[in-house]
Amino acid sequence: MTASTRPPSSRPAGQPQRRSRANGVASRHAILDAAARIAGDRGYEGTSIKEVSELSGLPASSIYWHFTNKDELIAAVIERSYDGWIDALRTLNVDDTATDEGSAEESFRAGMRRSAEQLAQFPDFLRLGLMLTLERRPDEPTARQRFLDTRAATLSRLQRHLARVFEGLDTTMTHRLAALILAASDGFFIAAEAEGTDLVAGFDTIAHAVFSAATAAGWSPTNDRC
Amino acid sequence: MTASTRPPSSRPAGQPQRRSRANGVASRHAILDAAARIAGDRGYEGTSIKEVSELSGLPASSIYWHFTNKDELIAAVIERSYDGWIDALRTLNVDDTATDEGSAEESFRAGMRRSAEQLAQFPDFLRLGLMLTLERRPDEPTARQRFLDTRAATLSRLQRHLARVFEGLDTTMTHRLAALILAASDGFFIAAEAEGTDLVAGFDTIAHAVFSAATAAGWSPTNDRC
Amino acid sequence: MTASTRPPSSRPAGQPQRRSRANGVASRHAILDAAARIAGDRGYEGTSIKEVSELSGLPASSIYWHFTNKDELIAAVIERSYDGWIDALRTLNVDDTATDEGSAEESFRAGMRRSAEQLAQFPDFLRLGLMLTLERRPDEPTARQRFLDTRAATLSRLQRHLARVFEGLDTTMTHRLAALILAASDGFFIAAEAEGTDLVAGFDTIAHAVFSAATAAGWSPTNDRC
Amino acid sequence: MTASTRPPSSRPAGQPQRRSRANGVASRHAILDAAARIAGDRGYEGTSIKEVSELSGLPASSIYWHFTNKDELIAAVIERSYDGWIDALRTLNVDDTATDEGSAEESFRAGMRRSAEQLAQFPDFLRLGLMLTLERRPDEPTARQRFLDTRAATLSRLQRHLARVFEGLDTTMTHRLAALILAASDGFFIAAEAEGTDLVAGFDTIAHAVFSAATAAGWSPTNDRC
DNA sequence: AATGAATGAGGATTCATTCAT
DNA sequence: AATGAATGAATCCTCATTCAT
Repeated sequence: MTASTRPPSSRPAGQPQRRSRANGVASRHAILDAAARIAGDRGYEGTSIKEVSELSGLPASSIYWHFTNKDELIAAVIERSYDGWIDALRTLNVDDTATDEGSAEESFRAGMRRSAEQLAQFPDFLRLGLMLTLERRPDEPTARQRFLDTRAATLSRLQRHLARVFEGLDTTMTHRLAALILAASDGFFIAAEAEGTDLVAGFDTIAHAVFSAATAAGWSPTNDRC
Repeated sequence: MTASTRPPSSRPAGQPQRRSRANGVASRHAILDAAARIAGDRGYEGTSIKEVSELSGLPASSIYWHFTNKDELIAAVIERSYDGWIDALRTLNVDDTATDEGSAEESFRAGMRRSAEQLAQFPDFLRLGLMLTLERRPDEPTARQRFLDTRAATLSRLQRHLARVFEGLDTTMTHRLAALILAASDGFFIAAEAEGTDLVAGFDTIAHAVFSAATAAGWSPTNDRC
Repeated sequence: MTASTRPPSSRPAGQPQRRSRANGVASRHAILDAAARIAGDRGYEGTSIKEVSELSGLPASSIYWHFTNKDELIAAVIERSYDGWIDALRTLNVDDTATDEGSAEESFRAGMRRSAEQLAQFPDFLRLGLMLTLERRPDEPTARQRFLDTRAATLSRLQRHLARVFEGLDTTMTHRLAALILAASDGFFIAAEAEGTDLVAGFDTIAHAVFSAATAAGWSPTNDRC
Repeated sequence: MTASTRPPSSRPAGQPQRRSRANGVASRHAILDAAARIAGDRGYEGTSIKEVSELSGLPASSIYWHFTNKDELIAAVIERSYDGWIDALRTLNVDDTATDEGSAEESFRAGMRRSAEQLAQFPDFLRLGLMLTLERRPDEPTARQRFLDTRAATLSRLQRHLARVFEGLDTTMTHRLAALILAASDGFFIAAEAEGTDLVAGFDTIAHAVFSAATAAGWSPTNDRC
């Protein structure tokens, strides 16, 4: 009747199967997985503890053993997702350095394409984050603020990246372009979610526009390594 | 927040303020107003009928006389907001034609600025719409679809507009730029909501980038009327 | 949104179609028809004015113009159904007299068969009546009493009939057999409703058993008119 | 009617009487008791969760911990009642074998009388069951089907019993007589509920009639063990 | 004769959370 | 480390009924 029957967990088979008693880490993991999926689909208010309980296979009261609050549960989801996100970004940047893609513009576009591909693979994080951002709950939940923090971090990363790519361009412009990239990324992500628009195509448009804007603003590709 | 919103209608004050019967239109209006405000702030699941009832001054059961569902109520909100939106756009376009703003780029930027200003004045519509778009409720609510319809309409408007502005540019490019404008608008709107970023500045960046991109793609401003 | 659009009423086409204004009789009829159908299916508590309104095509408030209460509406349903019932019975008895069916037993069985056939044609009346009978609402509704009255009337009819058929048998026995017939009829009706059992077969069993019982109790078929 | 039904469990009396936690079985029992009483009186739609909550002394939300649905609650009521019913029947049959009641007919009548007495003592089960049977809700509730199952079981029991009692009689006839007994029992039960008719007398009539019918159909009491 | 609009009470069910074990 | 049971407040929505027009 309740979620007390453990569902077949998708863990590697090599691990000891006896999670049922006294294995906090695995339980915490299962809860976060479930919460991430549901919250990514339905937002903060749409996420009910009972559903998380059912999907994770743990009773609702166990969720409260691991997290003090629904609020903190969602905040933890954001946090964990962001860590995964950053990891992925790091990998991406490393690859970036490795392969040489000819002209600066082409290299820039390639980077954007890779971002799009990554985004398409972990859509839950951004979807939840944007929902949290848009909501104006009177009791500002922790989760929202946590996401906004990750947002700010992403933006300054981007700014630094652009400063490197468009070396010589004045900072105001690179900042504005960074903001544009972030905004347009969000927008294309939403469009992709809504109408199934191709994310990669969208990101390519962004790259083209940003590059043109930088050029129009006086930048010229003297040195290519970005 | 209580029933005092409605006019007292010259009735003995001691009585329990029985709302002037048989005035469906006004009531419907009041309900939609309330629902628009709340849903604009908190999204679909965050909007409770009781709160709408309190803000509109009508009992919850009366709401169900006017709308069969919470779903249909929110859908009606979207619809009405869109109508207001379109009206505002029309006014905007008329002004557009009237005033001559020098070069094509300046004229384009001016148009974008006006859009931003308008958006800043009616944020509820877009905020609600975006929240609906991001949610993935299993029983796809009417409201969401309604918003997506308005979205599609806006996009084709924009495409036609760009076709006029960048006469001679090939359609694929104008389409991609239209999508970029819409996406970046959404994104800057979200950023403005989240961090208080200046919407007008964002839209100016869009205008600059789009114009540069069009120019880079081969377009040149021979004729100026946009 | 409401039931204000008149559905195609199933009245004979010869009648003037302009029922829409000021034709109380037809409206009353439509309401009773709808109420009979719904109440026959779902019982007293299961019958909602709104549903009756929708099925009849008249707004709920109009129902209250014709009937003071839900209670009285259902009572009126019972009453009207009973009238139809009695009419049908009368026809049945007349036919009974007309055709001569050989032996007393055969004639009796034929009568029972006809009863079964009639019952199978108007099941709503008995179903509703039995539901009302079984319910023990604290505020005994009018409808229930009304049905019990019709019940008593039916029983004494039956007693008189048996007295004629089993002339010479002592009254106690005929009374008990009358009660048996009524009880078994109800029971077979329920079985038929529940499991689709053949009503006619059941009634034939009743006839057989009653006839045997009467015979065993000392009656012998000297005179045949039943 | 309030939370006082449960034992005080030696707790400081000033406190809000927090029910002794973790005693699911007793609570489930209390809920079923309350539901059985109310549903037996008022049928499915007439049974409100709030009333069950009040009578059982548990908050409405607790009922939903034990039963997923109103539907499943009522179904559980049926199930439990049937078990009690069967138990009582078993006891009854054992007594049947023990005492020797002279002639086959007298023995048969005695059995019927005992059934009547038992029925008179647990009227809620049959009353609810019959109400469920008569209702035609569009979403066939579980409870109804559950009752129909018990019905079918009872019928085949009865058939086997009659086959033993009227050994030698052809099966078609014993089946028809079994159906008659069940039907007439239901009918007399209803009559007893409605008008206070004596159930035992009714059942005696059934016994007499069935016995006469069997005899008339060619059966003769050669061996007496029933 | 009829009806659009309104209304308070109550319907079933879910909510986030607690706590004894 | 975990959980069965409980709980009050809130959820959306339907109820029978009323009344001005």
